[in-house]
Amino acid sequence: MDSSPNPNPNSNFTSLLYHENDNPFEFELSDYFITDDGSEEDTVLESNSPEKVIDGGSAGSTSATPLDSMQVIVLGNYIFIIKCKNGAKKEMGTGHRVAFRMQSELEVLDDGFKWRKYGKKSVKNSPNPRNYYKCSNVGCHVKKRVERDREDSSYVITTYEGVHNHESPCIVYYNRAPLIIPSGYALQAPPQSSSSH
DNA sequence: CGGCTTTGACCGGCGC
DNA sequence: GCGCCGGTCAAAGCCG
Repeated sequence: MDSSPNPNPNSNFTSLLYHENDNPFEFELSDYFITDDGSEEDTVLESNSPEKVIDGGSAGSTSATPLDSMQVIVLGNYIFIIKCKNGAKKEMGTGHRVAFRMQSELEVLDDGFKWRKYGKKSVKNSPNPRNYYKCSNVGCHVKKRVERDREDSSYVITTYEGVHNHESPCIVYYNRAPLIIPSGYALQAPPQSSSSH
């Protein structure tokens, strides 16, 4: 399979999603849309999932939230910043599910991590199969599911479960670098070191 | 030859 | 209790 370094540049961010969790946690989500020329703009997300919906809160207030309570997922040219309220850092562990729905021709968008496919299932009420992936990193048990939207197969739904216990092969720390992220690079909060020279 | 994908089998949860 | 369905396993095959 050709691991193309560039995700489909024509994919458009559509809507965010949801997380499935029994805990009464409130998540606040924002996204950054990285354009080809590197400029960025904030977008308030709309949640239209029938599942539990995350509070799509105030985008652009990233400075108000401690960096270490964020999780960042990069899908192609899109960077999703998930901010935990309630000091919920510990809850970002295994079991959390975050899904993204994007319009893309590609089945699997490059998010900077290496995945190993371990299953494929046809789902009831959907003409499209669902693919199952595990993170290839030893000791990391993060999983993701990839399937096409059953109502509009031009959309891809990617669901992440768990949090990586390692850094992405490609990382750009977002308080040290401008938000110009090459495709395939992951954005991650910097380690807790207060001394930045 | 090693790593990855494919694919059918198997298993557990859940609803009836 | 039974059957359906989603998720995972693992053997075989493929490809670089």
